[in-house]
Amino acid sequence: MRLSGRLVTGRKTISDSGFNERAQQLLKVLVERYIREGEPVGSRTLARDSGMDLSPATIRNIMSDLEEMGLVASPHTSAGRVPTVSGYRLFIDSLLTVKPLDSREVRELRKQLFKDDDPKGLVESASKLLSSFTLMAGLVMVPKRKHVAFRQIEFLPLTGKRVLTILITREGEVHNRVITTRRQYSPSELEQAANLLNENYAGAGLEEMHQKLVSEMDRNRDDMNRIMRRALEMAEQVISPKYDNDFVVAGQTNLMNFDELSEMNRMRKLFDSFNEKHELLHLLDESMQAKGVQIFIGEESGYQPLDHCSLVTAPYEIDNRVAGVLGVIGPTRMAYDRVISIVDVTAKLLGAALKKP
Amino acid sequence: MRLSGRLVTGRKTISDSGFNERAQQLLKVLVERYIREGEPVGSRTLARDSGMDLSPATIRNIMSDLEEMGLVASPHTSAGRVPTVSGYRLFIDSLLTVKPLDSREVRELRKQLFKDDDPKGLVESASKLLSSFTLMAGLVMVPKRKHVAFRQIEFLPLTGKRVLTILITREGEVHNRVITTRRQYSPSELEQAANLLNENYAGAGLEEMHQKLVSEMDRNRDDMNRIMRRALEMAEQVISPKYDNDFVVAGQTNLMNFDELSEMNRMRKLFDSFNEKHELLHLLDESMQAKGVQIFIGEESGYQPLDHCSLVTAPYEIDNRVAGVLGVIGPTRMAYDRVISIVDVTAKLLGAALKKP
DNA sequence: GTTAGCACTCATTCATAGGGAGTGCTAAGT
DNA sequence: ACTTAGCACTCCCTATGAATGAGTGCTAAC
Repeated sequence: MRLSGRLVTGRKTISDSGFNERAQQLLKVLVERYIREGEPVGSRTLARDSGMDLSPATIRNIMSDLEEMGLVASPHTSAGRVPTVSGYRLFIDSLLTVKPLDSREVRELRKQLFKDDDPKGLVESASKLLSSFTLMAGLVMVPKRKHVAFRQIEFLPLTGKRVLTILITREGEVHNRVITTRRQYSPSELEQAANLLNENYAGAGLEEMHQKLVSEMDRNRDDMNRIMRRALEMAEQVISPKYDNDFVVAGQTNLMNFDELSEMNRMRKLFDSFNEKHELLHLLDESMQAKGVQIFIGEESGYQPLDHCSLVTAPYEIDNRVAGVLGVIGPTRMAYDRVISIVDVTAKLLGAALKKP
Repeated sequence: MRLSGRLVTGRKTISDSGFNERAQQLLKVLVERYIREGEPVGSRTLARDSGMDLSPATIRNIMSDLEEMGLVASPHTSAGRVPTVSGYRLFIDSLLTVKPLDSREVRELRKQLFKDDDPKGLVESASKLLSSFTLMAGLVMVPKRKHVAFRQIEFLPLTGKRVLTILITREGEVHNRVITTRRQYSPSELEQAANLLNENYAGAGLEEMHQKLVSEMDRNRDDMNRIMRRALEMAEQVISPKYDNDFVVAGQTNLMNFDELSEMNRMRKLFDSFNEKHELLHLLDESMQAKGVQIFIGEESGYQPLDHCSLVTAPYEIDNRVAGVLGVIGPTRMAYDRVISIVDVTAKLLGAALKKP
């Protein structure tokens, strides 16, 4: 039981005392019921529900143990118990039986997803699907291209000293940006510069290009080189991780339906975090390392706006290489058994769909 | 008084009865006070505030008149009065004295806005500025290009039958899209097609190109023509009003601070409408026709999610041609005198900034 | 036309009481 | 050594009602 080391919250530890088969089973029933009903569950209810032929009094004793272990807590003296974060953790790690998505739904997911061809659209529909299947917020990180290979660059003169720079990657992504040059260049000068880059660097990685160009400039610091370098810098900026590290959210407003999040202030922080993206990206990045579905429960994420939420993620792969991660955000009290399957399946489908062409 | 015709809500009309100078002045004071304090204002307060040397009793009589005219209402029997939509309307149309933005703030706005060069960035900062200056939600419609003039097109082969199409407009906008062709084309075929388009249609409008291409196809229905046409269709789709008709929102979450919108359901509808965009775009489009600042109060917009909000908009011009519209959304109870200036000034600054290069 | 006075209406606040759910503890039963 | 029944107790929740205060409409006098 790999968790035993971690759960030394109260006096008792798990190995220490009464955390036997029975207690586990009761915790399981409790969490399941709480997730279903949303209300603290008391000993009487638990006695009835568990089908274990124990009296409420006995249950109470066990609950007391669980509470001491920090797995459950009661909102106030005379309420039932609710799972704590550790309780959820244990439940998910060792008690939960994941409910495989029924095949009708898988078909539906696939159908919806494979409608779209272009990557941008795919990411968006995946996000929407996650949200509509879970009734929570869906998020999908845009696929990362490990090595951005240069294919072609174009410089088009605009008015004055402004030059439209278009960079095309081997993968067929187009990035463009207007740069302002030091002096005005003629169309033929620009064309020449583009040709130079296109001929010398086709297929190279962007960093590689940058390196070469810098050393080239040391030898030969003419205007042409300077504009090429500038262009490349811009291109790098456009493509750089900072930009390509992005995610798409759908169904944020679904979250407004959950009353555990009903406090405006909490909600606001949550929504702001969707817009800032920064911290959330960090979290997503982290879960991209994981093998399969990963779950952050409540404060586990260490990111305050998510305090009362859980984040369920799964990385998705293109050609057996992790390309990104997707997931859903919802209240800690969510139907994990179902959500996990949905996230899992969607990740696989998205990977396949992105690979397809 | 151009409004008199419209205001036949209760029994009395404005021309009909007691809507004299004094009543107007009182309405003005009432609305101002209500906007400041947010609570129904009673006769005693009004008597004190107005500086008009009238007893509360007299005020009550006048209030009674105003109520009959549908300009004010009381939430319940023993509360003060609050302005109705018509009340706000009258206030804004003929009572309000717009407070010009103090020059320090104008400078600040200009400074923030002119930092950015590229149109996309400009639109975004304008939106953020609107939101941060008003503490409400700011929105900016992206500039419309009336005539999209063709400059250049490129076809780049991807894997299989997919072709990356890049279309560049005279204005330096880049639109790209992956199209799937009926059969696989060789790079030289694609180049040929691009050259054909580039040579024959440089500077033409997109619709014009489309026309010509169609008639051309009637004479000469070869593969090449078909792919060119397909490409053009895609390009049109990318550029078409539907796409270019878009807006950017900032500071949505500011709205969560207003308790008149605190009801989750209302909030949710409002946020959803930001995501759907469709209806809001319609409204914005409408106000693009207007000459200057335009205001929709509460249900006036005829769009339910905005029922308890006001929308203050102003079109912005590039080179004396209306290019788009921007504005803010907030609770009906907002400081119109200030907001109007902010919207007005921002529109002018954005227009100038977009023109600059 | 204006004002004072008065009865009246509501929202809001507060204290109070009763009911219900559920607990912890203790002592008895197995 | 568990398990259970019983009981006192705690705490939330929902009336209920009274007191308060703000503000109104109406009437009659100025």
